[in-house]
Amino acid sequence: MPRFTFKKEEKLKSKRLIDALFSEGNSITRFPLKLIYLPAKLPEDTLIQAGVSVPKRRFKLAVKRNRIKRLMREAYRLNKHLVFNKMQTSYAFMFLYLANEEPDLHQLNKTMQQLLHQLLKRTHHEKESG
RNA sequence: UCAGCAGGCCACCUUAUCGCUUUGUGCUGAAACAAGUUCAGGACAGGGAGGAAAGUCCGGACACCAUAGUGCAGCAUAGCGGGUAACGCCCGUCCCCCGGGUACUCGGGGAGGACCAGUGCAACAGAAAGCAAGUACAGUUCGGCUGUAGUGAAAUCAGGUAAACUCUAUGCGGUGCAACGCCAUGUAAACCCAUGUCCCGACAGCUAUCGGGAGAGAGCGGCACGUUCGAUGUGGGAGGGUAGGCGGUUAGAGGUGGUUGGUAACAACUAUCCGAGAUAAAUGAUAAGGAGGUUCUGAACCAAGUUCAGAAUUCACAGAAUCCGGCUUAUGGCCUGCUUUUAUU
Repeated sequence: MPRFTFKKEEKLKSKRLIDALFSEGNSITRFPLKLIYLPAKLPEDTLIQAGVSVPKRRFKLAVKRNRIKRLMREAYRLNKHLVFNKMQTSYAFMFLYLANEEPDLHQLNKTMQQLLHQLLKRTHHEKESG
């Protein structure tokens, strides 16, 4: 039984890492989510740092952006065990929300699972080829 | 019953599971023997968005720049009096306007100082509303001098207008918690260029030091004064680094009740209660049940409608970022009072 936690240490906060993520990171899109990922050097005992982002352009109200970010964090929290024990290197993640409508958790959960599975495949492939 | 106005209140609730943040308590492990401290982990208990948190439009607190100084410029305010830390806010009152009502009140609104300091502007009508003209008739001391008529609110006589310049009075220094202080990292008082100290005294002399004077230059939002710093200074340039932690940071011009003063805003005293502190930014997610609102259907009652039952829908505006007092804007519902409309007896 995995523990579904998402603590401070696992949140992506460093501005430098985020900049690097946006300029050098690879991405997987599975509508309405987009995952940008990059191998990163993180503090000890931390495998992955993840952040979420909702563009202000699509959602003008802070209340709606907050709500979507909370749902995204929840979806990540409940599904991160899919990748957590199967990665050797540490990664930085950033999830972007692409749609114009507010989502519900079930749909988001499904998308998140697909996204993480695809990520595992992708990283495996990269390792073998590289 | 319908609509309007004024005032007040609420801002879904409960349970379960999984989470986030913060405070406290004790536990386990690690770091040196003890006290204690630090780090990590998990346990238990408590706290965890708003009436507008919003717009950032005013006013303060606080911090730094000089204890924020004088004049000009600039900006703001505008009857009178009071409240307040302060205000452009609030209360009272006078005047004016509008609406009811009616002979005295009620409700609403008002950027309500000054146009006998100067400048400007003025629809229609009119010859003419200030730099250029002057119609008709009458009277004349024969001067286009006087009166009348005509237009208009107002005609060489003044008047209107200051959300027109302006004047008067009063107030206002600037930048904002990304303020500011400390620690860590960093060759970091680094590198390159430009420019920049003299005089007198204290010792017999040089350096250094001390006291006094001058001083290029620089800071103080603009200008002038003034003032402060001032040679281990000042200004500029290129490149590079950091962009992390702690403090500030949440208890306050706080809420509620009572007493007293006051027409009131409010104040004083007293009792009691409460207390978000995140930082790519916590305060949530899911499920079930319930309350309320809305819509639809059915039934009962004399009616507009009300009540009851069932179904559908979880649904207003909206997210703290240093903190307060206001204003403005957005918005769901409930209650009270007044006025109006309609219906029934």
